[in-house]
Amino acid sequence: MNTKPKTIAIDGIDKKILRVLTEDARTPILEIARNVGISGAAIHQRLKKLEKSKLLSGSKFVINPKVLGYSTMAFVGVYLDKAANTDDVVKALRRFPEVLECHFTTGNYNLFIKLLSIDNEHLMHLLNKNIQSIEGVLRTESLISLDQQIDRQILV
Amino acid sequence: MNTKPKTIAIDGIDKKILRVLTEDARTPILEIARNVGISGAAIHQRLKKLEKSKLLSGSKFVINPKVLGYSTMAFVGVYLDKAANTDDVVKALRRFPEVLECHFTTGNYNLFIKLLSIDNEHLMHLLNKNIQSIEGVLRTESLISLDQQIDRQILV
DNA sequence: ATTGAAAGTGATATACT
DNA sequence: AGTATATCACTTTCAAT
Repeated sequence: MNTKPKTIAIDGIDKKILRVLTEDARTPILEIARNVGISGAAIHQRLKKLEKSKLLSGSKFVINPKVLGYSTMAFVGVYLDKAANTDDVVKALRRFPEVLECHFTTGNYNLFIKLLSIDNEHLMHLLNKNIQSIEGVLRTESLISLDQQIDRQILV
Repeated sequence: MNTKPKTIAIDGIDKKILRVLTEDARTPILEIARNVGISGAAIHQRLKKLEKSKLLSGSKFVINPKVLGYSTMAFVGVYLDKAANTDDVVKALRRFPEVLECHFTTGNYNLFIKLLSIDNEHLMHLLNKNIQSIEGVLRTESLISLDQQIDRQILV
């Protein structure tokens, strides 16, 4: 099975389109067209090409967790016991909406997760009650983010 | 200074709007209107309310790093020497587009970053040449993500 | 690849309930 | 908060280059 993605030729106009749309996904195509100086139909076709190549994999409105009261972000290394079924652990983690990312990683941890909590008390509850009680989880190690200085996508 | 965000009342219709738009930021308002059974103007007004409350903080097209050849994601803990100017280190890190996130963290590390690389060789170069040579950086500890199983936003 | 035009659809403001 | 309506803007397709 060939899982290697198609390489795709991206020129300066594609880059402009991508940079505008990664900043604001609802920017009208015609506005981009006026800015780069080619027709709306051309931008439209380029967008289709970029979507077909999978370089653009969709668009999302961004929710600000702070407004929902989530003020604490943490990274948690998870140790599993040897007999643990990793897929089941991930499935269990997925049930907690606070878990935003979950990675299989090299190194000491089996899993590495990024999560949000309301406050430190909520974080403690998530770790000690929710996550620790998942079958197969031995222990966790946490790193609390006091402030996030960089948050972005890869540049094109 | 009051930095606490305004609390905002969110009902079922708002949730539907948010869930649709966090999946696809370009979903037409009128399509959402047809689905929830109220007028487009009403959805439009609710959207304005959600944006004004900062619960919605924008929208982004999502770039698939794999298509650009970035196959490795890593988390890196950074130790700084006591005299280091943290802001300058962050500024230096920002110059490397591969650095997607940078956090001040509790615990042993001073900074914790998430980054993308083309392959392991590129990662080594980023760590040993680029990041290690930033003034104030003592050493780094890395965790490589072999596979990301969960990647999502907080649910409303 | 890009264009211009045409047809369909969506966004937005306003006045009213 | 919601609707109805009107106007303007945007999207999408297509034949032509």
